[in-house]
Amino acid sequence: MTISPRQIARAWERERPGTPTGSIEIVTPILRLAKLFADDRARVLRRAGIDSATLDLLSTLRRSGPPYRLGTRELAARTLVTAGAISQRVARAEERGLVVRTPGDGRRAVEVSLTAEGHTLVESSVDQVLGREAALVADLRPAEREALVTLLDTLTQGVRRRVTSS
Amino acid sequence: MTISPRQIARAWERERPGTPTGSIEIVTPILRLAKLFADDRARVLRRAGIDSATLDLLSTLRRSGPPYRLGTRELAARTLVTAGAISQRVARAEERGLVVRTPGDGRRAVEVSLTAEGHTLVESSVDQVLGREAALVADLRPAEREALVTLLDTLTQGVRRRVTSS
DNA sequence: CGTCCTACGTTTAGGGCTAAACATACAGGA
DNA sequence: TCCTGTATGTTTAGCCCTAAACGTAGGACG
Repeated sequence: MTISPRQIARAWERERPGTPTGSIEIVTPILRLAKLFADDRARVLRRAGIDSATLDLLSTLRRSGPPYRLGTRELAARTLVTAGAISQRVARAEERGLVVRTPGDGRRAVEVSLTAEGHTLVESSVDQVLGREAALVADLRPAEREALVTLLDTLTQGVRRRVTSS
Repeated sequence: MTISPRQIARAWERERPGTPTGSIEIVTPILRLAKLFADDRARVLRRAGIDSATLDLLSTLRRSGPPYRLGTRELAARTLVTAGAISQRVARAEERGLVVRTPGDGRRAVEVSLTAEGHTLVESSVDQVLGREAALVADLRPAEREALVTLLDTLTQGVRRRVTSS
């Protein structure tokens, strides 16, 4: 039913000879896989009473270790979203009692801390997400998995360098 | 500055021994690469006067070959978004004169066709996007690239099977 | 025929994100 | 001391998407 990246490249070559199709077989499957993972994660989390954006915030705080507190710039850098998005995520999470905003020490910083309630919610949802995703990638054999990790790492480094330098 | 997927996995193991971290080094880089590609594509397209969603629609029609016309279900299947999203994409594109909706033959079908204006816009933007993305993945050597394509394909098949069967 | 019922496209409500406009705190120089 | 520039967090406007509610058009069947 779905058209494969290779078929997409062939279709462009047929319809517009000369189209630079070289990247399609790399970029398209990555975009599609990301959507499959994201949609599936959203489904799992809906049952757990949380959404991906909030879990991303709480996980980052939880993973940072005691005292489970980070500044907003640090949060933005670690979650790859803009400062405005962090501001909104924190506002929503604070509304639900999952985090609290406290004035930090330096300059005009604001620090975000995990509450007991937020801590409980992370604990109960992280394993569900990671367990499910482990099942989704389960039929990659160890050697394949290792090779894929290495290649994705190489690609990420190259893309990041070229993106940020423009 | 940014934390690597491996560091994320290690942090979970340190903070919560027993957390199933096996999938992190696969899923996280895929989500991040997708975001890097999507954001970069959005920047390129903004200058070209179009957005990713509209280009996705127009490209699908363009690639399908003459008469550059497809039904809405077909469009939904090929672009991996919901029927509601297609309806909105088509409405926006029609407003701009890039496509037209025409009553189809069977049942109650609606067919979407590329206009001359839409055709022109695709032609001028596709090469910019694909050219840019070819540059982004350029430092993958041929052997690496081939291996990555194969692994992504294997992974996609597995994930798709497990996602749709639930 | 008339009545379900199913398939299908559209509309609506709500959520998330980005970019840009704002507001403000602090630092350093004149 | 005052002023200006810069860094930082928040708010707003505008997109896009999904899920679910809607409104129908055609069949299937009694």
